[in-house]
Amino acid sequence: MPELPEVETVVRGLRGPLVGRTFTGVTVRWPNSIKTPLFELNERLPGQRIEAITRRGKYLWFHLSGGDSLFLHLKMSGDLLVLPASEPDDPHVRTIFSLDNQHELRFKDTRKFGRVYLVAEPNEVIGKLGPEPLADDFTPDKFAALFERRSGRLKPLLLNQEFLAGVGNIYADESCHAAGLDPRRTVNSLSPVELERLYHAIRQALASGILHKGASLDAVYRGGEFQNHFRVYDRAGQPCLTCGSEIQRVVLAGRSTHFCSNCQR
DNA sequence: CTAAAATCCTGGTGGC
DNA sequence: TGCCACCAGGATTTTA
Repeated sequence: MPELPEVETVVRGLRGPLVGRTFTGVTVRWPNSIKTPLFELNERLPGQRIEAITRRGKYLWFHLSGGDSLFLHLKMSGDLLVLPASEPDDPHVRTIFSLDNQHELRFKDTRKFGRVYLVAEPNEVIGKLGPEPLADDFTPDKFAALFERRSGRLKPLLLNQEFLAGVGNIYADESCHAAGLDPRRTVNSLSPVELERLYHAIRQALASGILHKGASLDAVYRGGEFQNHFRVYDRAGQPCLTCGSEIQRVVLAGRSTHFCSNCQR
């Protein structure tokens, strides 16, 4: 479940080996993952140099010398590896990007949900995303303003990428716990004080995730160890680390949701 | 308009 | 032990 901290960790790991390299070709093994016409990808990508790699929400964003943008979304099980072209193949590699130094960027994705986009206009992919929660200019006031004219329950709203970019199931649950808010709360019932608590909880949870190099689940993210710091996520039936009450699990908007009914109101 | 459900996928899990 | 139905998960699409 790569969310903002996991994607940020991947981006930071790729800059060293990839910035300055030039793509020389693409091999597509699972065409459903490519959201750009294949002929266009094959025609436009080779020859473009990687000038920078950034992140927007849960998307990796490769800024290319020809002015195009290559976006990768890891979805559930995606991972990116930079290896010598001579390294043995892996059956879960769905797309191979060849580089100008006898290496390859391999998009490995067991569950085939990951997606690849090559576009001239970035907003075609990321245009509808909400604000970056860790941006310097993302203030408590701007966060509170996001809730104007919103309705529904808190948890599904936090997962909505058009509301706020990058928060997924793990960090939504952890943020609600840290803020002392029941994820089932109706959002228009949240007070200014509660919104401010939530703002700090989200920023803190994401920053902590990045500090621990993300969470490793499904054996995908090597090195990350934020999973050892979960206080509610995936802990149904276990005692709350704050008060000892049993962590509850419910399904909200089709997503498993974990919380402490004592600490979170 | 909102909300819920179906869709895409596969490896791991739980039941028997 | 072996088999298999079932499930999670992000984002989009469809249905209500």
